[in-house]
Amino acid sequence: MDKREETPDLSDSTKKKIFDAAHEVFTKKGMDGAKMQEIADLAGINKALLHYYYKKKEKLYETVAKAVIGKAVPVIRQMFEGDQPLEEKIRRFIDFYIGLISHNTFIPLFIISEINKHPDRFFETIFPQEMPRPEVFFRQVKEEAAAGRIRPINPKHLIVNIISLCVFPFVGKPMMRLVLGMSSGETLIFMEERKVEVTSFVLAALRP
Amino acid sequence: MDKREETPDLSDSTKKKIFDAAHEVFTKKGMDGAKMQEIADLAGINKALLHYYYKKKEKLYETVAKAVIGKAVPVIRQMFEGDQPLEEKIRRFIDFYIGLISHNTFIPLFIISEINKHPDRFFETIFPQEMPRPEVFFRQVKEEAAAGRIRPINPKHLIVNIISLCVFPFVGKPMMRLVLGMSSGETLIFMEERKVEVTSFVLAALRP
DNA sequence: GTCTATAACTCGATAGAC
DNA sequence: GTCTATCGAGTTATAGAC
Repeated sequence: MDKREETPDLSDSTKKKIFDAAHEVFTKKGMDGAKMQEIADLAGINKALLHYYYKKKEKLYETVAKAVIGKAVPVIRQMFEGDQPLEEKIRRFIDFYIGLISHNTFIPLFIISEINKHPDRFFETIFPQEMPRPEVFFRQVKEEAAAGRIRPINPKHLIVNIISLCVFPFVGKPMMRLVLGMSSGETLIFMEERKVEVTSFVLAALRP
Repeated sequence: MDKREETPDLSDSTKKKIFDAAHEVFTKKGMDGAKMQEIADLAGINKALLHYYYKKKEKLYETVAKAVIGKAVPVIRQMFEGDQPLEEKIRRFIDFYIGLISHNTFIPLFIISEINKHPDRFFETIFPQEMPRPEVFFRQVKEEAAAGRIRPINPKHLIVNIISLCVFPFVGKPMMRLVLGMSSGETLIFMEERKVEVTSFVLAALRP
C-alpha cells in the first residue's frame, strides 16, 4: 500500500547499482585498468546497460571521480579555513582524515594516480572547484611560534607532514605489511592505533 | 683496435635500449597504461623486436618491475640491519631515501599501484626476495627509550612515519602543488628542503 | 637481428529484438 | 529498460621476407 511512488532519483535503481559497481572497480584499478565488463558483472547487469545510462566509459569515470574528490575537499577546507585553535585543528584533522580514509582505502591512490596520468582531464573536468586557501593556517602557525607556544616550523612543510602521516600508510599498506611482516588482523589494529600515534607524534614534534 | 669483443651482456645493445624505454614508459603509465608501440618508438626500434627479445608484454613488465624494486630494498635493509647508532641511522635513511626518490620520482607510485592492482603477481613473481628484518631497529628504539635518550614510541609506527614523510610528498606531488598553490620552481626548492625538514621534524618528535 | 604485414584478440560501443 | 548479438578500433603477438 505504501509503495506507490517510484523513487524519483536515488536509492537502488539500476543507475545506482552501476554507479556503486563503477566506484569500486575504478577506485581499485583506475581508468585504464577498469573494464566495462567487470563493472557490469559486479552490478549484476548487462554491459550494454552501462552505455544506456552513462553513454561512454569516460563519462562514467568522471561521475565516479567527482564523487570521490568531493569527499576529501571539505576536510581539508576545515583545517585550512576553520577558526579553532591550532592544536584543536590538528587533532580534529588527523582524527577525521584517518577515519575517512579507512572507510575508503583506495581513494587517495585513485586520486593520485589519475592526477599523474591525466593532469589535464583532472584539473579541467573533474576538479573545477575552488581549492581551500591555506593562508589562515599559515598565519596561525607563525603566531604560535612567535608566542613561543610551538617550535618554529615552515607551515607548508607542517601541512605536508601531517597529510603524509595520515594518508601514506593507507596508500602503501601492502608495502608496509610486507616490510613489517604484519598479518591482516594486525594491520587493522595498527591502522586504528594511528589516529593516536600520529597525533602525539606531530604534537611532540611541535613542542617548543 | 680495442673494440674487438662484442659486449657479452650489458651496454647499449638493442635489448638494453628496449629495457630503458620500457622502464620509462612502465614507471610513468603502469602495466595497463603502457603501450608496446610507445615503448618501441622510444627505443627507436620496431614493435616486433620487443617480442623477439621479451616474448610477452608481461615478461617485459616483470623485468622492469624487478629492477625497480631492487633499488629500494637495500636502502631499507641498511636502516633495518645496519649497526650505526639510531640517530645516525635515521639521518642517513632520510637523506638517502629522499635523494633516491627525487631521481626516480615515479617509482614509489609505480610500486604501490601495481601491488594494489595485482597483489598476487607482485608477491609471487616480482618480489620473491627476502625482506630485510626490522628486529635490530626495533631493539635500538626500545633501548634508547629505556635509557631516556628518546621519547618512548612504538617502533613500527616510527618506521611508518619516517617512510611516509619521505615518500608521500613525491607520490602526491601534483595534489600537494594544488593544495599549496606552488609553481614548478617552488616545488623543486620545496623538495630539496625536505631532507632537512623531515630530519628535524622526526628528531624533534623523538626528544624525551 | 630487424623489418613489414597481418593474424588474433580485447574491449568499448551500437543495433535491434523483446 | 534490459537483453543478445555483433561491429570496429586499438593492441598484443606471430609469420615470414630480408
